[in-house]
Amino acid sequence: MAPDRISIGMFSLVTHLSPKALRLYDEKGLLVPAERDICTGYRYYTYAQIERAVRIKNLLWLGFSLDDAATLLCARDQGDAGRVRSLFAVRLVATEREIRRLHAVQEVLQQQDPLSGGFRMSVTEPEIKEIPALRVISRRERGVYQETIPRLIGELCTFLEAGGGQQPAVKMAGPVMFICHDEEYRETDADIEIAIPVSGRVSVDTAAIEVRSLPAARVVSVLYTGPYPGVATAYEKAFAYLGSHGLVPAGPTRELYFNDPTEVPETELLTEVHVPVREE
Amino acid sequence: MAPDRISIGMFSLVTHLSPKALRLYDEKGLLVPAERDICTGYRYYTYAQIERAVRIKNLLWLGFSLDDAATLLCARDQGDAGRVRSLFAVRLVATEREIRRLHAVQEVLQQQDPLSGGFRMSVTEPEIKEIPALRVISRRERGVYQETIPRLIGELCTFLEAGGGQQPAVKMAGPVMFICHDEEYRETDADIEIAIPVSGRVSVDTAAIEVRSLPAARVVSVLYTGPYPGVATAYEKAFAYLGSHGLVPAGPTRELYFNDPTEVPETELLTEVHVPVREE
DNA sequence: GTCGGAGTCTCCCCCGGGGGAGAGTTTGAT
DNA sequence: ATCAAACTCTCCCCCGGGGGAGACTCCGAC
Repeated sequence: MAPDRISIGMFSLVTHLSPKALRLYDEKGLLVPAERDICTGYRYYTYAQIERAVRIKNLLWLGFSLDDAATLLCARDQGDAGRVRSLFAVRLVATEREIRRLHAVQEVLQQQDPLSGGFRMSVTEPEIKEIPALRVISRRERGVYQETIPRLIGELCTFLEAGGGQQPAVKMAGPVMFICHDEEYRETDADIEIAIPVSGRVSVDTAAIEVRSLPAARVVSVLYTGPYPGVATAYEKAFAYLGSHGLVPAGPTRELYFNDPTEVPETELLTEVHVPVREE
Repeated sequence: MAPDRISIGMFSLVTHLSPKALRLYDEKGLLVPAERDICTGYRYYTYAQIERAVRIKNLLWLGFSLDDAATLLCARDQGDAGRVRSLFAVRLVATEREIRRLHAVQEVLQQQDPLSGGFRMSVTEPEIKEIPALRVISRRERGVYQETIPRLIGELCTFLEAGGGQQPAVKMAGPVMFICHDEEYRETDADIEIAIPVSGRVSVDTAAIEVRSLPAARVVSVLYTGPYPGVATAYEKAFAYLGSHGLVPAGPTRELYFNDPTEVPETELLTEVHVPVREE
């Protein structure tokens, strides 16, 4: 073996990265072979490149994308520990969320009722409710459900607790509500509003937080108990009810959260789904 | 709203499946709209289809592929609980493995040494060793590392413990060895041999288990302590040593496992990597 | 009836590679 | 020197959708 002229197969053997992956990293500029035979196109690596390859492999194992890996390696070379740390922090949060999700998945997979095909869930029968107008503070933002909703709730609660030094303090007058302004379901960039009913005088300094009145509405309401992803069954019930009673949807749907996922096991989470309706 | 003629947007709103996903499921035959306007191509669903949609969503959330979801729904309709149960069992095992992996990832992400760029790992300096010929029992199979290696080890250990009723009993004469017969690293269909050195008379009835002699070899050896994915750094050291000492690889690499991952925390796992060499 | 905005259609690129085809290269053995 | 085996190359399809373009269609308001 000529020293420092490692074919892709050998390099693959050493780094435990497949030739396929190595070609991809080359194309992306993430790990470009030290030498390229122009007429045959063969790639040749050097021993010195092994370190970078191993680093890349580790970063991917940690769940970073190729782009992030490139950014991290670059930041590392410049000794930019802050950037590295922030990307690590983001990844850590995502990893922890995924672990939580997988634990829920595990629980469902373990229960021995395979033909039920999914969740242990309980849903009440739909009923018509007249919801009065509510004064709320709200934040509205576009984002991903799983991340945006808890964050906005946190921000509003912080605002309420801080109280803005107001006398008398603003008080929560109802459960946290999530209002889904999209006409269709979207994974990303969803139009999310979180609102908390309040009583008392409120003055707001931040433009991000709005004080407004939710209009009164007639809704079909379904109460759901169980892990959040199963809430779709509540929508199913509600819309089935619409169809069989000659009703049509009239406005954005809402979800009311009656307890705190950090305090209650998720099998006992209680959610109420509201679908505003009118008669046709 | 004409009853039971739901446009894709409405259906998306109810089921929390994106229109994009719904079109894909249509194309795959997983969830075909009840009606299709031939001239405009518009899809129309019925309320009765909501249940299937929710089931699909749940199955995907559990981590099943679209194909598996189709199989499961079909099996469910036929009341084939056995098939459902077996697929659930497979998924459960995969989920548990992924949870374990993510815990390891979490641990690495938490440690505050971002510039080290990955693992806490310790690797000894490479050294030349003369490995004598060894009598081993072995199994060789193609498969995925993470699944095949533990399984083959289990099978060989079971065989040894059972002892085949032999007098005197066969005894392990060394650590479990993994021999990598591929010239390149492959995710799937890797050519994996697991061998355990033995002493004593051995007779084998299964064709799957072979008794043979590993040839003597001169190897570069590196000892590695830490979680298994970091073992690549040991290879890195070993091959770097090759390069700087004018040696060339001569045969399949081996890994020797000195302890049991079910007994020892993975940060303390001890692995020895052997790269057979000859002089050039 | 008609017009505009919202809904829907299809088609193409992206992630991070694995699998495989078909063609060209390198290398070791004779 | 020759020949075959093994290696490498590029190109295309696959997963499970998200994002977006460009064109068509539907529906409500006037």
